[in-house]
Amino acid sequence: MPRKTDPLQRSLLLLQLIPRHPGMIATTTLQEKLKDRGFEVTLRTLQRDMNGLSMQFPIFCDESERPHRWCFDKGYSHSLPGMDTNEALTLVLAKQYLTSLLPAAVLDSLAGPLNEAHKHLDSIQANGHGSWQSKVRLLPAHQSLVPARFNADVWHVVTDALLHHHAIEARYRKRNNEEPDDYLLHPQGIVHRHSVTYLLATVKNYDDVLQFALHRFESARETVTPFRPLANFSVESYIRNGGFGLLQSEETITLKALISRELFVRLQETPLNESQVLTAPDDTGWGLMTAQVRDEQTLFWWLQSLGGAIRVLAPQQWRDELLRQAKELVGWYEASEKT
Amino acid sequence: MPRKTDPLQRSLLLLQLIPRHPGMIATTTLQEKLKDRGFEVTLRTLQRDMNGLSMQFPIFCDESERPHRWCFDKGYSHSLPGMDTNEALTLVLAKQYLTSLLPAAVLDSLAGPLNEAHKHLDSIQANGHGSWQSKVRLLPAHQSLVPARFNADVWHVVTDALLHHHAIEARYRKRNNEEPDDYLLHPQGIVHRHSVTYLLATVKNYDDVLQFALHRFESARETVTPFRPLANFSVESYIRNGGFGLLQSEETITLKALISRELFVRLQETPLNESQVLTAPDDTGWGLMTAQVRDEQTLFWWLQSLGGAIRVLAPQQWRDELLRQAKELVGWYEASEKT
DNA sequence: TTCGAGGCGTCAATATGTGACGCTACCAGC
DNA sequence: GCTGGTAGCGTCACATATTGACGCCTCGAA
Repeated sequence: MPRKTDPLQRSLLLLQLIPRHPGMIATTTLQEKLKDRGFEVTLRTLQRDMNGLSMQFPIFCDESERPHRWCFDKGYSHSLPGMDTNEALTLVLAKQYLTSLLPAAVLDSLAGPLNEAHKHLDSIQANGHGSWQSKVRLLPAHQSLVPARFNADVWHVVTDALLHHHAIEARYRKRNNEEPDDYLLHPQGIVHRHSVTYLLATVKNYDDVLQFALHRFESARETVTPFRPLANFSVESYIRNGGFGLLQSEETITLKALISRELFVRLQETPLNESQVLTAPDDTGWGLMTAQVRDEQTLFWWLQSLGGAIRVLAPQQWRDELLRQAKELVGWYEASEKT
Repeated sequence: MPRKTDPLQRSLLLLQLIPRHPGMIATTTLQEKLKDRGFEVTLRTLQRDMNGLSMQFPIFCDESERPHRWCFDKGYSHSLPGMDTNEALTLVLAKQYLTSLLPAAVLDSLAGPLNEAHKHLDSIQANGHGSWQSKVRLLPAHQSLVPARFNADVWHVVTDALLHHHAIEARYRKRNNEEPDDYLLHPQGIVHRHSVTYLLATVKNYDDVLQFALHRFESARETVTPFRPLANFSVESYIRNGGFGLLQSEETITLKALISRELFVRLQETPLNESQVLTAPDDTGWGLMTAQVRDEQTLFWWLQSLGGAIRVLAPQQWRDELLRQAKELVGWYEASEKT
């Protein structure tokens, strides 16, 4: 590799090598990493670089340890091309959605870009009418439950260990167990479902993949021990084989249903999927929808949530189940009304 | 302002001033912007800077126009400090959610950061077991409809004009209208609802705020005419006043319901909200939930989607409505079964 | 106490960045 | 088809910044 010396390039590389707050990097480590990428410079030069950069950037230097350690302030971000308006707005919109879907600890990782977006938007509206904050709003389509909360450290450790193939030392409290136990986990995957985040991992030298909900971790520590890989494992196939109680069959079935006028209008704009075919409501007020769908729990819930606005014609098993549950409700509500 | 000359600082600023692809910036404009921020340099120096930068970065120069125009390649992004593993994974996770919620055109704005995340993750897994792509998965909790599609340009124009307070010239096709009409719109806000994105705007010199679904725009162009602001308008109050057919009352009501054992476990981990109080199922198999909630459509849909797993005790009007719809369904399914 | 790693000040050699010029290419208005 | 203005580009000489070398100093572990 040719010996590069351009100070701009070097500084830029440095800025990328310096981690954000919880992380820290020693000056000597930086020197090595620079060397790896073709910049051979004296330690002295590097020290000068760092001093210069820390004047212009929110870079903190921990001088208590001997090879000084450097890091960026928490939540700092600076992207190169600067953000444009629509990127910033998209981030802000996305954030509104995600807060009801992802745990705060996960969302914290996006603090940097979000700060930047806010700064960008603020700078535009400096002399404006009203603020951008009052101009963008999101109306959720679904009732959201509060995502299970867990520690940001746990998220950091788990993601890092998963991708770097390291084992995790964890203190985990099983459901309905008061006392936590210590485990050595070999992380295989992460699944997020119904606002709960699970780590899929094997324990010790067993081959069964177990689910560990992140909010039941008391603590987690990434080890340097390499994890024990599982041949041919993939989250995809784990789920397909019923790991989460859902048998996702590949084959599709034909959903056929009468739909109300309101639902017709809505499905016109945002169809169920590409295979959907609609017939406009006739004078009875009912239209027709057919679509090829998978036999999934979420779809059934959706049908149920629509109540009287949809009347399923096929498949028969969904008709039966909808009727069964409706009957059960009618029976119970009528009975309890009398008392 | 003191005249700054540091070439590193100047280059960094330049990299921020150069927009991403659809945008373009002329060399002379750059010179002015630099001057605004205290860097007074010759045009020649700037030209040298740009040539240098375009060797190291994917910067494109359009030489067909006379003051040459510069831009970054589409989808390029480079953040300082570089991404860490959990930021990258969070982005990838978020993307999985958002694709079913936001139109592709909106999500396109995040192509830059996402590319970066992929690059980061790829670099980690270069020599690993399996790829990160097979390790993170998201199981959606709700059936998602296909977001209404619209043009990326429309999104760019609308967000830009909204925040810069410019009027928009648009060709818009009303619902059920074949022929589009031309409008001069004064953008007041953006609302995203049920996978449809609406621009709230006034037309000409009327004061009524109208809704324009972005997917019905044939074209849109940001003008330089300043928009006509509306005193005291905010999206928040527009919605609260029933702009989207939802009267969001501020007051809460008490929801009280019997819940099945499965629902109890789920609500334990991801409660409805902070006010929720649960009582464990007794030997009849039913537990009790109470919570302070708003009278919202989404919550009602949620109750309905749960079918027989929840039995509402209060408020009475929800009991009535649930019973009414259940009865309607039973009546219809039983009648249609006989034919 | 010693020892060594690493921070920091200084200096001279060298590399680099800068403005000033002048030439050229392109475009627009006569 | 001029002509004038604008901006790109090559070159030069000068100013300035960057670098490695060296030496001293501090800190912490043995």
